[in-house]
Amino acid sequence: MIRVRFAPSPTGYLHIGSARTALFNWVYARHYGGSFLLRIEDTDMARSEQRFLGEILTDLKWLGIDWDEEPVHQSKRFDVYRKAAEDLLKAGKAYREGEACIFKVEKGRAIEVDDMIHGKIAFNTDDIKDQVMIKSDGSPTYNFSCVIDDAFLKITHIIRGDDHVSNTPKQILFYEALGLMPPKFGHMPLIMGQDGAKLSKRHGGVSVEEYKRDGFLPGALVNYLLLLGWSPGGDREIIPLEEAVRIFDMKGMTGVQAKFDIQKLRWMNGEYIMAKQGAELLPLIKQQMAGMGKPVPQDGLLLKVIDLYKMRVKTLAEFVQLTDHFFGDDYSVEEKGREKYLRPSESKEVLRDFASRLEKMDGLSAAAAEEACRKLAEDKGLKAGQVIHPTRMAISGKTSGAGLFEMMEALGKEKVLERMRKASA
RNA sequence: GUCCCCAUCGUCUAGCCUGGCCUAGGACACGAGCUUUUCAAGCUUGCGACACCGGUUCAAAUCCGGUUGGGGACGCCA
Repeated sequence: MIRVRFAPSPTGYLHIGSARTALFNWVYARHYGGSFLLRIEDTDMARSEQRFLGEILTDLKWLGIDWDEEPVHQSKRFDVYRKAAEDLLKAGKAYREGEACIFKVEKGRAIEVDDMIHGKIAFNTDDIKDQVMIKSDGSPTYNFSCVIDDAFLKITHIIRGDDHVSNTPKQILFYEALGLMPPKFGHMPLIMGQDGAKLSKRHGGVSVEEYKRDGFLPGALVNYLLLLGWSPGGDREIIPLEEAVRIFDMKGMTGVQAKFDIQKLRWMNGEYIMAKQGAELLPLIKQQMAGMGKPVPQDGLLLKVIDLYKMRVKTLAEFVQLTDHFFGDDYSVEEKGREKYLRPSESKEVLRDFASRLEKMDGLSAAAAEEACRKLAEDKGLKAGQVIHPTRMAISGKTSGAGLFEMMEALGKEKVLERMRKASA
């Protein structure tokens, strides 16, 4: 029975790199029908905060990661760590230095780890200093509490970032001294920013929360994260989480550090948005609008607009920005477009003529609007585009977007005429 | 400085384990074209990589060694 864990420290939001670690542990456990546990590493009472823990759990759930069993809090197990240290002290494997309890590292020993991703990694204890187990303030050090708890939770596999490889021999020493069986280790390469430096805000965000806020879908983020360091072989790219669980194989893990590419994430998010039905997108978009402080429109109109725009946007936030003219008169206007298409007097004249023809029609269907537009162009000896562009600019404030006639239909005759008149005045 | 990990297009990668099927495949991005009222989407297409040097071998992206380069770790942080 496979048992893995994710051990967040509630000292900040869920980092994208941590999310990836959680994800791989989760997929590994689910693939083999094992358990995925949570351990809260809150030994640093000063920096740990309840609200961060809440955020982390919320974000994990949002990503589709669930856990088995109640999370274990290290802050509640100090006595266990002290007891274990006490035992090592009695066994002569450790010594005191003031209030602190320190583990004696035997020199000249080779320690070999058979890493699930890297293969054999060899260390020598000559390179390892004596290890503090219990600090002067009575709290345990990371490596010590980690070992005690992983053994307590009967963890069988530890999948974590490469930044932990040097901790591994130290932890193995603890397992040995405590007479415990070490688990299997697998270290995955870290995610870097495009420039090769540590991932930071300027690479597009470091916390899951930021991506959620920008309107990325959890499925897309998870898919992208999965492919950053793992490949099912072949040319597969769009792999839903359920399928990843089914086909996951450690052999597909790469040992190479990967750069986080926001462009590809955006593309993938666009693919996920496009693949969804309008009805599925509806509640997500409403949530996004609310989050961005925009008034939430009627479902009917919103649904129409979603169908018009879902293949044109990469994020939900982008959707909200691009479609603002459908849901109120306080929408963004492209200055350059206004200069080009609305400033010239010919444009104003075309708009006036087009508006008066539209006014005579009853209702405003896309087909009828198109017919009227083409007829007007023909009558005036203009190209259709000379009517279309100023009109789009007049009713949407933008030079790009959905097809003009669909846009007009969705917006409704009244608004269309009102805006055309205003622009031609 | 010491220890450890890594090295295929700008980026993510397939291939590498089990050398020949690789004049190295796919995707993102970028360029061109088609379509078109714009922007997308879609289709076609172009650009573009085995870090370097040795070795093993009839044959190396694939195996071995070294160099260089990148990353990580050396905390009474986690």
